[in-house]
Amino acid sequence: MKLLIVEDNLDLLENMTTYLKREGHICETAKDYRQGFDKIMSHSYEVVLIDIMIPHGNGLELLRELKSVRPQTGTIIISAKNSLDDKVNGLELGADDYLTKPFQLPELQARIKAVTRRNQHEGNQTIDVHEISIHTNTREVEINGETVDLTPKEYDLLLYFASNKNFVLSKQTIAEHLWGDYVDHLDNLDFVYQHIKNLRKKLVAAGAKDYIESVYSIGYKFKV
Amino acid sequence: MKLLIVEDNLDLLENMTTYLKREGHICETAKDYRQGFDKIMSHSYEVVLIDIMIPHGNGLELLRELKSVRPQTGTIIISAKNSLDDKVNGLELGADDYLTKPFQLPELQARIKAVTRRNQHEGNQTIDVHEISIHTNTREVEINGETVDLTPKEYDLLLYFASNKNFVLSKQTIAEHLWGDYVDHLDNLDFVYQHIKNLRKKLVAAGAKDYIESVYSIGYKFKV
DNA sequence: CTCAATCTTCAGCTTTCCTTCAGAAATTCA
DNA sequence: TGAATTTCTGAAGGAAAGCTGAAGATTGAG
Repeated sequence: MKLLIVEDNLDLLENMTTYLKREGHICETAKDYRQGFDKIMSHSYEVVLIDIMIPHGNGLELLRELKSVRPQTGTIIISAKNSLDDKVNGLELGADDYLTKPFQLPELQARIKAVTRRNQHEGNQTIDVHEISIHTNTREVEINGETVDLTPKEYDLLLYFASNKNFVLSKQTIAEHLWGDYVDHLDNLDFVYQHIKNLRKKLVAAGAKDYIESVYSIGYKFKV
Repeated sequence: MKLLIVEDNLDLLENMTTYLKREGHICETAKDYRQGFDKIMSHSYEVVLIDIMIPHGNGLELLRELKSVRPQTGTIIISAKNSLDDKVNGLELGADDYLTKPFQLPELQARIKAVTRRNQHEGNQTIDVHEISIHTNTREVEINGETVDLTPKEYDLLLYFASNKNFVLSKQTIAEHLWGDYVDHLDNLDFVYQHIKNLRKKLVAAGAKDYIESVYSIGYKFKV
């Protein structure tokens, strides 16, 4: 699951990301309003966690901006004080949940799950593309009923393609989605080629059509 | 047996958990409505014990939520006052049993057993996976009729696998299920490797196939 | 208290995966 | 056609995850 955490307390931020990454999420971070704003405007996340008290602005304001641009994003407000005002405001502005510091990390994980479950009417956790079935709860992929062995990056890549059928995705976008922040200060995105290649090889070897179309100088399209 | 105790009196909570752990249960705890809510939403327990008077909400409300999400969970209501109203309400809302403070710990243990016995009455109490038979009432495991000696953790692990055949279970999930709260603030899950290794060795030595499949970077799958 | 069984930690090793690099192939455009 | 750019490929090193044995810590029974 792709998350954005807007939080200025760097220790807490560090704790949250390491925990959530171990839970299998992809985490991006922002340390203040400005960074948060840039990220929500340029990327899309499944869930965004926003601390109310952040430098250069107010978390509730950021929440409002987010909801106006991407209303389907799951949102969780984090607040140090258990102020009823903030809670009311947060939920009124469309936050899906509200969490007061200090909190246990598993509690956080539970809320994230709950928020996404609420959004995508739970159940259909399998994505089917003709002969390919992706089981998102177990990260397994089947082709014509046979399971295919994919590495983590290959799986992430396939899932990303399958969730954006017939859209052209730039190499940059793909890299940002799969590697998060890490990619920002990188001039060489060659490794994407490798994973595309490996994924193609494995899918075709397992009997699937090669749905990954290269679009010269633009990127790739998962054409179904 | 995996339990959740929702209780704000910390002394009592401490007493209950130490006693019940010694009786062989895995105990998780919640100190108020909010923590309890998060736990029942994100994990599943065999029995949940709920004090009616808890901070941030009402125990009966929590019971209602629990029953709506996981109706098969065993539930025991704990109340300080022997109020008939609460009792009636609790049982009407689907609680399986009702206990008034103060109570003796062995009594608690007896009720827990009774509740699960009632629930499991219909289901068979032995789980069979090809040559492996798990007798959940006696915690004994047989392979081709021969008893295998498993340590408690090994047994729990095997039972967890056998109850989730063909599902990929992350190391994190496994740890949370077998160790409960304890795992929250741990950065090192190495001990899981040990128990997996020991379980594998014993099962194979006893003549079973190695059903435990490693799934790189994710966890394990009990493939039957 | 002592002993034995079990659980947990630690360090080293193996396996798998990721990233980089250099060069070949393909595409675009003058 | 030929040059520039982009994509593809295989090989190699390093990084990360998994496995194992042994040693320390904990627990429970006698």
